[in-house]
Amino acid sequence: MDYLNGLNEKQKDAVLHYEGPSMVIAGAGSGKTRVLTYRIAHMLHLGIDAFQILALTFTNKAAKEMSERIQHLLQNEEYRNITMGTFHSVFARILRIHAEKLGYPNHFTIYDTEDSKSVLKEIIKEFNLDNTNYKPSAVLSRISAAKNNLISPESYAENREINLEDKMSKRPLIGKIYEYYAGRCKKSGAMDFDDLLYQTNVLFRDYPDVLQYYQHKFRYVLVDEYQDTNYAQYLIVKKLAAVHENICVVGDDAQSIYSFRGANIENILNFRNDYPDYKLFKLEQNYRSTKNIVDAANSIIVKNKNQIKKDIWTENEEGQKIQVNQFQTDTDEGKAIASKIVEYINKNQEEYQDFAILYRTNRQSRSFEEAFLKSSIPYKIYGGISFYQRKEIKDLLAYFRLVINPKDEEALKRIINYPKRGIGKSTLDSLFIKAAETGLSVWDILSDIQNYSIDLNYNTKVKLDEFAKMIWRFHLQVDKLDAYKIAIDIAESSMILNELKVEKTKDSDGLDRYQNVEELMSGIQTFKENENNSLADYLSEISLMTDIDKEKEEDKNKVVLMTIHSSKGLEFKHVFVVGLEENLFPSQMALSDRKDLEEERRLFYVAITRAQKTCSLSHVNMRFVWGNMNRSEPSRFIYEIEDDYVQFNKEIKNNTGKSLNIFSQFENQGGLNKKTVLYSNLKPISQINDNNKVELPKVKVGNNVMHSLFGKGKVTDVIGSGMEKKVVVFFPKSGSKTILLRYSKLEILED
DNA sequence: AGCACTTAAGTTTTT
DNA sequence: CTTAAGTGCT
Repeated sequence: MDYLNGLNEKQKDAVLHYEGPSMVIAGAGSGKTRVLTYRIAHMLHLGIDAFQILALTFTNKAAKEMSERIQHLLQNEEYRNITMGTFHSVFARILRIHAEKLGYPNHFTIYDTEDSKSVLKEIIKEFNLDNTNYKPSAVLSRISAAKNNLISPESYAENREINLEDKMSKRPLIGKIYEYYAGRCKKSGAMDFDDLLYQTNVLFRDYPDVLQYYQHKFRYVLVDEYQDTNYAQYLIVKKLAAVHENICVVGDDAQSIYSFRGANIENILNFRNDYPDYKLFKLEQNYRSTKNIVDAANSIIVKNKNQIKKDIWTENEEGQKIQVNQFQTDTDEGKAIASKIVEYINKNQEEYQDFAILYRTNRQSRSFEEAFLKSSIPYKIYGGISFYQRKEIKDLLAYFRLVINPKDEEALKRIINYPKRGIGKSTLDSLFIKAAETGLSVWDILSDIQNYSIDLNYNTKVKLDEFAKMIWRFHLQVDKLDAYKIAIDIAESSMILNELKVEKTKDSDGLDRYQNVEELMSGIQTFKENENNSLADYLSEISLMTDIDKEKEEDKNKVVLMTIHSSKGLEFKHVFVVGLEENLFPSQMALSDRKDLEEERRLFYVAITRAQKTCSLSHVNMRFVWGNMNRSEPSRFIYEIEDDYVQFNKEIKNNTGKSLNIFSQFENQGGLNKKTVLYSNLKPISQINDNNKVELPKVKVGNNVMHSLFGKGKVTDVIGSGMEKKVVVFFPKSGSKTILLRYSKLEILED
């Protein structure tokens, strides 16, 4: 058992005690993952059957890494037999086996947030509710909270406290909406993210034999990041472990940052109540960060009242003080940090991947992306819009979804007229109305359209019929053919591929879209080669993937940009925590409640403890918010760090180069193409500065401040792709201009 | 039905 | 500033 030598005494204790209930409180950087992996490896080493182990992690990537490390430790293939993954992915797999008991098809669709909102939007519309009080996102978060607390639509309606809350917020009908929403999802054979946990609980509640089976199967249950489990997750774990009580939870109350998702920090605090004879292990030695960083982090977290007492310490070197930098604007913040990174790399031979920019909100990535682009620093933004959320990808995936589960109404809505086949809004409306009248699914109507008396003309019915026949043809094949074959067939027969091929020759955005679809297809090919899986398996897997989970080789040596939330569990040599300003971090939403503010503080704690060698904080005096420059005050958190561990730097002044924005709206609405018209107020260029940049007069249109060009013009050509591209515009008044677009900044290249 | 253009509304954090 | 959704014209 040589491998145990790689552990300290506390870690070893936690590893060796694998029977009975135990809780490992693991401070940041204390080797938590190490303990989990060694523990599992040790269990396997002792002859425990891998099939009996259930390990629940917070991300799929963490699961993957853990199983790789177990493989490495044991040098055999047993790791494959462990059930490991996120709550959502593990129980989605289990639900597929038993779905029909709950009234769902085995190949149920997993609705993402966008799908859920779209369903809600429709219901709100049908109810004729005013959409200022009933916003899909707000309603969804109520429903989500209910599900995470295992409140059914019926008990929601009866719950006095909830009803009162909804009345107070002028949304008394949410219960009714919830009921319809659940019904609509079920009718579509779809579960949303929360259903994966909710329905698992229903399954275990209503089918004791099924529960028993899994209680017996998973004799050993391990849960990582226990501080971020919600009630639905808590109860699943509790039920599974109820017989053998071989449960090990690992976590750190100081790093609980997901309460908005229903995470309940009490779960970790109450563990002792559920398992009175539990063993507690505390890992308090930090191996990750310098002494200075550890001490600074400690000095912050003590400000929180609600926590398990811990004493995190390290034997690492003292290290540098935390640097606090102040900049004039968000643009300066980006530029200055970009040049700092370049300087660091040149001086110390560091690599790009050693640096991370951590922020509170995704939108803050913008100024860094611009700065890195200009300084040619390779970077990778995590979060935001992921690959699978791109329009062209979602469109194709919607075909797959519909083929696998024809009742999937959201998929149907998305593609019934894409590519254009003359099935418009009014047609779609009458289909949905008919479905509502008859209580059937839209697919039931669609697939038998000739036999329903719907007020549609003959040609439309033929078109609908053709579409339904096509989907059904694939549906019959989907289990027989391999994933790639059927996928390519769908892409071609649906004319999607054709459409994209045409667009690809038009402009670079079209080319991008085409290449993305190519990438998706080759992803499917690799997927089925590896596991010989079906298209349904593929869909199921990717619907629960985030971009942290699927890291690509080409993204390896890049500066990482992500939210602090996404950075949980990761570490970097050099960390820049940016945008430390009041109302941003801590977020404005968190200021009125002690509980929320403490969570923000834990978030700050998480941010700082990602750093191994250096940690810099920054804040700016002025930040662009909704097109206006707003003044910002430094975050209170900066001053909460004990003086000994911080160094405040004088304001770093940067030349604020004049830059300008044009109508990025078009970028976002399908991209610039030859038809795009650039607006203007027909005013001449006001000024050209020495960098050959133009400052344009501004025009106000509605709420938007827009900048004018040289007159009304048409884009005649777009060269290049991505963030940087050249656009040739023909202006009737002044002829053709070539413009370099970098984001929404532009530069005139030639006349 | 589909496009060109206008207007209104929005921002924590994620499976 | 962005983004989505609406309006009105062909």
